[in-house]
Amino acid sequence: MQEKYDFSKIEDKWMSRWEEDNIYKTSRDPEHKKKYILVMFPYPSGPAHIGHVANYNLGDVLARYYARNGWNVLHPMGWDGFGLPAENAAIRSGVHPARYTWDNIALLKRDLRRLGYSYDWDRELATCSPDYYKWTQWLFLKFYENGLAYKAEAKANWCPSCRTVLANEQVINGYCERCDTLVEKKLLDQWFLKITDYAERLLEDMEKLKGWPERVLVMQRNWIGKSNGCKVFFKVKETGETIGIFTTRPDTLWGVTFFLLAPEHPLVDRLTKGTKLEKEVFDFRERLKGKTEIELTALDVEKEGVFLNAYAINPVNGEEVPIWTANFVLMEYGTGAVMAVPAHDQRDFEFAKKYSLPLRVVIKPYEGELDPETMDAAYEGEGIMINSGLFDGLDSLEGKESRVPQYLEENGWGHREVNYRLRDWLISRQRYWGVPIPIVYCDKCGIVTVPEKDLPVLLPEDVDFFPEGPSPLERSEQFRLTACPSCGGRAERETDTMDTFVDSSWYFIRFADPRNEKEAFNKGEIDYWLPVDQYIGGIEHAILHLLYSRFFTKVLYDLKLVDFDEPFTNLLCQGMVVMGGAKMSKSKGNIITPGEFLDSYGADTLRLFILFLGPPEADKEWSESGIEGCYRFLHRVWRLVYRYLNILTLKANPVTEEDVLLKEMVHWTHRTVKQVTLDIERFSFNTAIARIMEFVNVLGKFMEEAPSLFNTYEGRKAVESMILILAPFAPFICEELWSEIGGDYSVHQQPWPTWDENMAKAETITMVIQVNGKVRDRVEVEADIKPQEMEELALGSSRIKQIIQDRQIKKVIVVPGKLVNIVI
RNA sequence: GCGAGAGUGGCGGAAUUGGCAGACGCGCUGGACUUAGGAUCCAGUGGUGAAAACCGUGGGGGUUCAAGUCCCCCCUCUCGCACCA
Repeated sequence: MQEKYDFSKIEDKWMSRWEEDNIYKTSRDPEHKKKYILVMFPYPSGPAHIGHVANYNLGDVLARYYARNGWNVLHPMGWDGFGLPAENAAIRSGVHPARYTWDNIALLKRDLRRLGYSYDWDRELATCSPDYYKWTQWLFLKFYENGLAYKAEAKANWCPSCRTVLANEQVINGYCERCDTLVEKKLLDQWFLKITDYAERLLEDMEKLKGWPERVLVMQRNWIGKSNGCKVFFKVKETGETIGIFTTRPDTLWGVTFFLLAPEHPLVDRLTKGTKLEKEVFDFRERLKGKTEIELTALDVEKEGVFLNAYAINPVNGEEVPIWTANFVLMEYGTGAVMAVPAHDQRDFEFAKKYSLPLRVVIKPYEGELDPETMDAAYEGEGIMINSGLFDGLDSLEGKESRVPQYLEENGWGHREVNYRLRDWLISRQRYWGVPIPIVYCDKCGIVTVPEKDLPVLLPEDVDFFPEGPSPLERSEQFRLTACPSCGGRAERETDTMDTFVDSSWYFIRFADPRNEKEAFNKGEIDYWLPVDQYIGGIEHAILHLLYSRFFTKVLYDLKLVDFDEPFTNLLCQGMVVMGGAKMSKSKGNIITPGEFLDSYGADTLRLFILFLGPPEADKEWSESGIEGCYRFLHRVWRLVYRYLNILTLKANPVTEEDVLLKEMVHWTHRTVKQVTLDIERFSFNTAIARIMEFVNVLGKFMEEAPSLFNTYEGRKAVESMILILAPFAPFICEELWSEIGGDYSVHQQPWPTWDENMAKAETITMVIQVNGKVRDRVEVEADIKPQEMEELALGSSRIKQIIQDRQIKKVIVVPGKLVNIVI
């Protein structure tokens, strides 16, 4: 064995050996329990960055650990290949998005291979390859056939400079992420997926997600935004029409003193057209138009509005209240119209104050009185209903939840309703580098789906990437013009592509059967492998990807294509690697890539170091200063095994089983195996590594003091165990050391070591003696010492006697195996 | 404003259930070996103090024999949502 640890030689050697032998290949084995470990696949934007390493380390340690514990592990890797950056690169530098993407995939894959991750590369997939997106299109058709995909006009985020619709996440504070242009709202014909049909189930089924972090569930719950309330119909005095509002506080209906419409509400036009108010309303709207999304929705924006010279009739008391239009009423939520109860709603209160509109108190707090003249804020709490006709004296909670809704229903004035904030998912993108939507428009037949046999609708290679004008697909006649699949006549293809989140909403299923050319996935394969047992990824996907994937899974479940209705049983959201507290970004130029560290320290050191930075869920401040420590540790490990092999060649003194040091070494071995195992189980990888470091330090001391210890079966076990438990963290060096000590190839296929609970327990413990809760003495005692003896020992200690002297002992508390506290 | 999480040495972080605060690592100090050290090894390293001892987990109260951990109040930071009727 070489004396010095030469990581580059070792890592090169085993990387190719493992790949030749395909040791991480997995296949379905119904006799065998499975674990599906998945880390969110990356968008290939270039070489790996340190965040990738932090992420994929976690999955790799778990995959290796479970495989060693007898599980049949699926641990795949692929590429989220479609997306804007590739197309932007094409516009900027003329490189074709396909070329850009595949080049980046190669760079990223090279890094992941060097890091030694245990992927079954035979399952590699890329969402931008036709054999994948063919099935994305097929799924779109399934959605369409089942009424879950539809086309509608909608206001979308439109960047006038990029001439494309942007996803919400591509709009930063109202400006285009790419060119910093103010994003407009533009009415466009768009494709939607009907996620709102699943709002209730997406919400309810969160109960099943016991293995998800609470904060992700909270974010999803917020996003879905369910409100229970009532729809109430008001009559417009001037036109006689009925207009519904949504409220969560029907118990405050008697406190309505005015009525509000969103500025773009169509009724605003009908009420003001041709009147002298028309100009005022027009100006009002124009003023709002010039503002960004942020300026419009910030909480501190002053409320303003225009009185429309019209009245709404409150059904419960027949009162006529003025109708206003107001900047804070949203057209998108509810009906775009609201009743205003200034005494019990802070927004209405502020509006009323500004325009001197009346307040009427209808909820009397349980304690105290409300005076409309002196109130400086709305009272939004519960209380006793007053000024509310036959409901006077009723508890507002009861009024809100049962009595008033019932009353409205009986009189036909309204009914209970549930509202969600969740909107349907707009998936159209006027972009080239995405999945073509498999739809054809025929003058005669209308919207026609591309038949399954004609899938995939291929992206044409030869297109123009001018940054202006229609999208490349729209410009490509060769793509656009086609024959109607139904009548054979002239027709045009849909030229929008799908949001890339569609691609990633089902990739975890495809991994179970990635080479299937006949179907999206084989039922037998997915029945065995899915759902994903442990999903790992960044918190930034808490809503988007994770909600979309849940939605897709539920749709597939309803279509009887899969038997599970939640895709990810357990979720681990790892923190970001940050610099100066902020996310690393290309624009700041502070992206750390593993490349340089791989060159100077090797993959094992880097893997170890990043795991050692802290717990997975916490954000980690990047600093290189500790990496030397991990590098030194691996050198120590190497030297330990080197010395071990040398000891074996010496004629050593015999060691007897009674040898205290031998016993201690055995104890350390079992104890370390136990601690490391439990730490991995609870994802506490930093402490697992710390335990192994400690163990290596202890073994080094033993080797110094009593080398002959290692010429025993127990000595062998100690060294073996160390290598076996370090292997998931530092796979290369462990494979090398394992082979040096004559272990069977591969160390990564060796069973995980077990421990004996008795051996893991210490033989002796340090008993702490406290006086009045302060540590005054420590005694080394047998671990199984009786409480009685502990007490005697404590009281007998000369140091303790000195402290107590002749003072009265009030109480003695004995915590078995730990401490004695003497109260005086 | 609402919701979630966090605050521990010079630094990253330990401390399954209330039971020795600071494991492990970085950094630092001293020493050994060296032509040399950015290699390696040994010792030390929360603060004050000569020592005994005292003080120490954001701040203030409390419960308890015993509190980083439990309860109450407050402060700071991070993240998410944010005029959703």
